[in-house]
Amino acid sequence: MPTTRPTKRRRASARRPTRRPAAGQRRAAPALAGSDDTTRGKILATALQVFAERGFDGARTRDIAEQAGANLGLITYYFGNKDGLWREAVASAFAELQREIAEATAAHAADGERRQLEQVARRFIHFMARRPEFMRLMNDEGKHEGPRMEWLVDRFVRPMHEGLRAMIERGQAAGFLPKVPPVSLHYIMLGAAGLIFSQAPECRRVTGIDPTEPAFADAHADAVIALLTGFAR
Amino acid sequence: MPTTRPTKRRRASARRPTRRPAAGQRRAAPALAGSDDTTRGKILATALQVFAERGFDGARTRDIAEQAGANLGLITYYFGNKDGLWREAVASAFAELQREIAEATAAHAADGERRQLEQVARRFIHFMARRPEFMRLMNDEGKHEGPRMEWLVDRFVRPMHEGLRAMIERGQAAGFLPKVPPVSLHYIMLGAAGLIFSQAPECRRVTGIDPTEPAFADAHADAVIALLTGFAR
DNA sequence: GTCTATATTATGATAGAC
DNA sequence: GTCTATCATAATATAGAC
Repeated sequence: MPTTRPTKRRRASARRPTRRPAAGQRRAAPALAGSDDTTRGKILATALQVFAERGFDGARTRDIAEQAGANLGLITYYFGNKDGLWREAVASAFAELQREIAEATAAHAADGERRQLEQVARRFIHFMARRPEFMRLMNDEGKHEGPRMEWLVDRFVRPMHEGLRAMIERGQAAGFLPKVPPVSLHYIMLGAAGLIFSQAPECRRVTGIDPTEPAFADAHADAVIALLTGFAR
Repeated sequence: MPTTRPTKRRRASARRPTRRPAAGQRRAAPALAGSDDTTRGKILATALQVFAERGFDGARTRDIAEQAGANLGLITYYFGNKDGLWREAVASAFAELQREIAEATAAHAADGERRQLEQVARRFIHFMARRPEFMRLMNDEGKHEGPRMEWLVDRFVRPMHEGLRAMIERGQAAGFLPKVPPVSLHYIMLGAAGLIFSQAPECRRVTGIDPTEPAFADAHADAVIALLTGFAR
């Protein structure tokens, strides 16, 4: 049973307003959650944080509105309902990651395959340190079936998965990645790279170390890369 | 603001009943959530599942009671409130894991340090495949501050962390684990070993593979161990 | 110990003034 | 676009019969 509870009360596609008035006054990069100081943008950026931290069910629209310094009613106004807000927040997070990865890939297109993978992985790890929300969102929705998971996977996860799998298979063919099942290696990479950041509060309490400190994150990236490609040393 | 909302309504330690009547009729291993077919045990086992799948806030006590085939009121009767139920469910999960690890450690005490670590890791990975709930619970609570996270860490996570750190440092000294920061290596191990199982529904939808299949889990264990210790090959 | 029925509150959503 | 005030309901907790 989905948590969204689409009750009878919910009308077809009623809500969802004009979503930004005229066409002239739209700002440059509305996709990035944090880069927008309109009310709408602030709600979106806050929602990303709160959804990531508390999960969909634990996130309260009241809290999101309050922390964003916005009125509760504006969530309905801009996003229709909680679910719509969640989708836009997730989309903005993925947009940011995709930009990051594309940039890193392009920047090292000339390098050898091995160095390119290393540099993309490094960039990815720093992204995870800077935006632990990302993995938290994924962890929340990937663990159970449901419309949100399906939407997330079909729209964002699968394409990214395929891109990474291609890199993995090239790396295996070239001999600098171990010849283990690609799906295993995929999740090994994600888990090795990201868990410490998604669990940063736990890590802090257990060890006293804040993994999101840039210096630590950098050392973590070294460690992950050493383990992934060091086997062939 | 904690989600538990300990309102004024909640009296000191009122609730919490006798928790099992006489002393004579207690069964052998009440710690294991799944091994108890009393009503209390069934509630506990179901709660573990539901909390892991939906998170604390997303889990509904009604659903837990219903899926356990028990009456809603019995949750209060046996566990005081939702929070108490959560704690017992978590404690039972950790008890199971601790037993598993202790058993594996004992079984390979005579082996060399390297083989012992490998075998404990393998056992751990199979545990994760069999009980993905475990990592899901950890992922849910480790990502934000709060009384549940503190309780969890102080009571269960820290001791286990220290045990693993000792193994890691011995492995590094012996040269079969890479000399990266132990905290990094710790979370790398957990993430590499567990993420694919905690995200099994996502993995299934993305790849068509069910990682919890014993054959896949075994191959995954091989992959993780190869990556962790293979660098020194 | 288990049940039904209910009290209480938290929360998503909405109406409508400005 | 933003606000205040409410509505409707879902979910936890509780009372009390059996």
